[in-house]
Amino acid sequence: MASHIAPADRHSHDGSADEVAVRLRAAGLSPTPRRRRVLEALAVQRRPVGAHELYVELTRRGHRVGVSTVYRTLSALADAGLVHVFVRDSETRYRLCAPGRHYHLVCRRCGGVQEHPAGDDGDWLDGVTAAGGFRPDPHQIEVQGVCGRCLRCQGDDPAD
Amino acid sequence: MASHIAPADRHSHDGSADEVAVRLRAAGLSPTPRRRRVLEALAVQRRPVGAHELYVELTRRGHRVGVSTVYRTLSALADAGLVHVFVRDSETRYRLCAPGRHYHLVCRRCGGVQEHPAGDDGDWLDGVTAAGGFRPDPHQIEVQGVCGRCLRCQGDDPAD
DNA sequence: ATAATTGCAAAGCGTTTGCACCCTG
DNA sequence: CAGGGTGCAAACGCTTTGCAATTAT
Repeated sequence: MASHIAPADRHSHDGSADEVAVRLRAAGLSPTPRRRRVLEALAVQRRPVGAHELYVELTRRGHRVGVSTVYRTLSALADAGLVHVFVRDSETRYRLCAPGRHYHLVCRRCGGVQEHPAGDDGDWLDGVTAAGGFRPDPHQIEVQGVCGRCLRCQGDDPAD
Repeated sequence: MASHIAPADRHSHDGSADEVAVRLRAAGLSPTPRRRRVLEALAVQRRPVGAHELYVELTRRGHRVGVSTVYRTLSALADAGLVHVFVRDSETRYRLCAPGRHYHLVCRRCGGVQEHPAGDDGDWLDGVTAAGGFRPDPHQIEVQGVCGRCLRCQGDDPAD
């Protein structure tokens, strides 16, 4: 009830106070107010967001946070593997990651990301990587292309 | 015989004079000497290389090329889809791409890239992407992880 | 009191760009 | 002579970092 986030949580990784603290600790960070806000602001985003973008958003909401704190927090979260990193237009963007092996369908038009669990056809990946002894990271599979929405409407509405 | 490249071509996309010119034209660039050298220097690389890195390499070989030309040429090639773009350590790196749909197994340790043709199990991708109407780009599938070589020897030998 | 956190502003770094010169057609 | 190609150096934008003030333990 104390958090300002998630108008309507649709992800398992919403922004409940506990959850946020737990995640921060998992990244080796003590759950300070600023860091909580950074993570909370990230949690409600459905698309990968840049550090500066997030900083602006927080400022706009009246939260006093420095840019460096945002950068540092996101970096730590990324290093801990708690958020996935995307690069778009020479800007590093972050997105809260669901656990477990899954693919990312990245739309190069709108920048949106769809998560696709790799459960049913996990064998495929094993087959691909078995050959050279390559060991894939669970969350690091990216398929780039154009999402259905962008294919239908040419507009660059960054809704999803 | 006029080219200085490819000590022992192991790729289909080597650096034969014709091939280079054709590729440049395909990118909408007239095959000037500098551009040829850039593309030739790229062709012999097995790992994604940065623009500046390539510039240094060319200079070292005694070729007079400006940084901007290298950047501009690589950009054009990337825009034309003739080279694949990777980002590593906040540096844009380029790699000559084989035609046809294939995956890239990217080693986060050494930065090496393995191409894996997607012929045999192409159905997998169709299944994954059919759901939301997502249309994947043929060359833009990346699986990150650690390659067999790096798993065996912990050393960061950037050989492949 | 000691250690961690934070903000500001400056520095860093890869990349892009304006512009004058050059070469080719 | 016209038009693209090229190099240089300055400008840019994102990110990192040094350092002093602030806060928590």
